[in-house]
Amino acid sequence: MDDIDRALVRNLQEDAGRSYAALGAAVGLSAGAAHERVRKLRERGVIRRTTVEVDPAAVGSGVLAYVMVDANAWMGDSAAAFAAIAEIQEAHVIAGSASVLVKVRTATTEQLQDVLRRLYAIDGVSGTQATVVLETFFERPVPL
Amino acid sequence: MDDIDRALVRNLQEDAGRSYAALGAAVGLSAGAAHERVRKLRERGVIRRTTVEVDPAAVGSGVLAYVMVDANAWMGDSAAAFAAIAEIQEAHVIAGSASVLVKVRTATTEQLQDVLRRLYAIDGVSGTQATVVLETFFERPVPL
DNA sequence: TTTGAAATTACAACTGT
DNA sequence: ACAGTTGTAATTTCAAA
Repeated sequence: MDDIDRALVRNLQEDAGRSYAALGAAVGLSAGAAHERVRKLRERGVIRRTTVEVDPAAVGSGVLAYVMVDANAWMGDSAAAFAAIAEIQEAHVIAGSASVLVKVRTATTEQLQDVLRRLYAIDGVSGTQATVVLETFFERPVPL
Repeated sequence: MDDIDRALVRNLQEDAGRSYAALGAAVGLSAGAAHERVRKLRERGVIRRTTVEVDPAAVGSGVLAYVMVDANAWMGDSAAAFAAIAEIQEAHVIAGSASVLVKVRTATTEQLQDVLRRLYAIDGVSGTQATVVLETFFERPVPL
């Protein structure tokens, strides 16, 4: 994980469709060497996968909210229960007064309400506190 | 934006490196037709770009926190001020008691503290409330 | 949808450190 | 051994019929 690896990852975050030739040129390497480096970054799990970034509003997920989930039991083994709710994009165990923080995307606020209902149905969940996003300034890749 | 488009996007979210032939086979289309559909999805902005997903811990961003930012002024034009802090991965204007919610990734808690210091330096910011993530259950693409 | 040329990737064998 | 370079065959992309 040296400076060249970081530069490669940064380039791929910007546009994973770049050719290895262009990638190599950007970091001062041949196409073959760039290819080999990227292969190893994938192998080591530094690069998990290549995906497409989607406009949420265009696919019917225009409503974004963060929900603090309070619990009266140990939530450490509840990952699957949260994952079963398709509208939940992220779920994290947190320090502090609440127990779990989830990021939810729905088409409407009615659907958001329904997600809250399903959150309450999870074992141990005793409360929720939803924060609706009015405007997203930006969302960008993991910082390097 | 029909079921085939949705299936294409879902496939690309899983692995954007798939060939158009494989992509077409997955949704019952020829390679050329799949190619044309994906081109249009990009053109319409449904697909914003193709990126790589990176393991945050592997690139020195093992600490994740969400910070509620309180403000005593209109924050609607402050996007650039937040974007100038490289460790901020997301920034959203929110409804509720706080004004802005930011997602922060750093290598250490000391660096997290430094980000909070730089947040206070933004015009109008009057307070912060950080929530540190202990464990990430999952992070996945925008739901379809 | 099929076709075919151009580009790209993946995989060599090879070179220097 | 290790990382990089060049060369090449197999794939894939992409525009046109």
